[in-house]
Amino acid sequence: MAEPLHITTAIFYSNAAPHVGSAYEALSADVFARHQRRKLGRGRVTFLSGTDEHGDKIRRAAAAANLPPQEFTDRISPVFRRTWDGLNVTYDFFVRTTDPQHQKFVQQMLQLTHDRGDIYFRDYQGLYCVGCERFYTEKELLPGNVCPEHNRPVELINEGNYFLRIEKYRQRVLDKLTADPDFIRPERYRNEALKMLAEPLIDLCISRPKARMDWGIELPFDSNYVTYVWYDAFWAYLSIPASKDPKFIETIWPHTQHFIGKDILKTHAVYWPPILMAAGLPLFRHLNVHGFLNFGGSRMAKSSGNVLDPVRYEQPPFCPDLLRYFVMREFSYGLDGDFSEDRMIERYNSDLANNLGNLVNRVLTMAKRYSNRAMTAVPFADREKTDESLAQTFRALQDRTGELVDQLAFNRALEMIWQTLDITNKYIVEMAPFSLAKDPAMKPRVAQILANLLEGLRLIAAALEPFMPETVQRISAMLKVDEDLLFAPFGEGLKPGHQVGDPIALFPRIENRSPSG
RNA sequence: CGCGGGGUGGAGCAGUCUGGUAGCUCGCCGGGCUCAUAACCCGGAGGUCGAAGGUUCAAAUCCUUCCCCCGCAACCA
Repeated sequence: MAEPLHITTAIFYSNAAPHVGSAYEALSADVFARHQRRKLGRGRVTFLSGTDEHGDKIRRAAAAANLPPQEFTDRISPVFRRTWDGLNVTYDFFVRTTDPQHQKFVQQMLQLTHDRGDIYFRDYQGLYCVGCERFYTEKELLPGNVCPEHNRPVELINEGNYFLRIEKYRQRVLDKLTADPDFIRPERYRNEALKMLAEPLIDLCISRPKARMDWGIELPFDSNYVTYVWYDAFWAYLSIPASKDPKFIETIWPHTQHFIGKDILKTHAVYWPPILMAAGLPLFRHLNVHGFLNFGGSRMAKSSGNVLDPVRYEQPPFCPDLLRYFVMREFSYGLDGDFSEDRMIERYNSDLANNLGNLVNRVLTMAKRYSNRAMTAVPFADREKTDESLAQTFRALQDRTGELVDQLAFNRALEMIWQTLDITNKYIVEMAPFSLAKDPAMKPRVAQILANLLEGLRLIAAALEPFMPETVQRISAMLKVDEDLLFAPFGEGLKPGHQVGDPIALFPRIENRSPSG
């Protein structure tokens, strides 16, 4: 029996609409999820995304927009959801931290942890700017402890707060990272996490007094406080599924794979495991950490205004599959990369139009012209050496690309698919069915070659499905295969007698446009 | 000494963990084919893999030192 799997994106902070970097995370998780559904079975995979809607920044963003916080996030959160929908991100749960069911769950976890003795109250002393309504560390301030925003001295104030014992669990987290080297991956981030955990931790302040910040979930044991946004948001990874399925925490949660960006490595490697341990819950299975997409050399970030709206790439001349293909093919998971529209168009023309699109088109054109769209031979029935070599390529394709996706090597999986396209193109030139077709005596051989090619297209489409679902649907329609047939193993696919459809250009070339930046 | 990442033909990148004739895409030069979206196929030019030293029969890959660029450091993926 295959194991279950729970996949999550980060719970996106909804003080502004998503950008291409957020979409990159959702897309990598979606490619992974689609592959795992195929491998483990649809019913065994759950995929969760959502929005983090509490906290000071959102309260401020709402105030700036002249809206109550709830109304503000009621506008922002659906934008994330619609964007994911437009990119064909197949989440099963979209959790909002303002959902009453989520809030109730967080309060249960707070109470449970409090009862277990890992939450305590103490005075907290800090440098506070009344103008900013926030605490600063000395490093952030100008000389003389002056607030850089308001250019006036901050105050040293005392404030009672609730703290979670995380230092208590530090060694256990370290032991976990040692015993389970893949727990955080790629390895560079595991190393970074080990460093973070090498020194004693300061216990985590998990409350905010309502007098200062009231946009959050009330502590069940002290109504004068709300909980810290991170404590709140983490639980969104399981609150709703666990509320709906009493066995979720025991049977599915331990198989969770988180997909996050490197900026929140510390919270997920250092805070989240102790939060779970303090509540007596098991840890997740993997923390998968990706790098950033830079744009024009600098980081794409909400705070710098340097953002690209992913919705732009859902529309012509772009399409969702192009964005999906580009970010998965161009970047190595875990490393930073430069996002460039010119580069994306280059990839579109060379990889999608010239290779994939053209190959599908030429094969279907030959099928139409030389065999009246009918397949009349059993694929790879011939013993010819080149056929056997091609068969080997296709036979291994889905397993090999699947293994690479399991390892988060999305770019290498796509590279392998494109190598297969190259091999197929070479096969066509070498076999030259278009020349053989001129000789009636060669008709059986032409039929054999076409059968091989059509079956090959099916297997390529199957391997490509996690990455480019819309394109695969269009190829399937042209090949006239349904979902079961599309994913049939090698040798159990297209059969003699099968009829395919007419070719339709998948990716018309985008011609060089005048430079527009 | 805060932590981390990167430096590979003209451009952009993979490969480094598990050493073994340096690979991909784009661009450039020459040839082929005509089924195909001026596409596809073959051949070619172009790199002392940031620098130096070390280990090894063998180093882009392991070790040491140095140089350059870039992120992160409690709420921007």
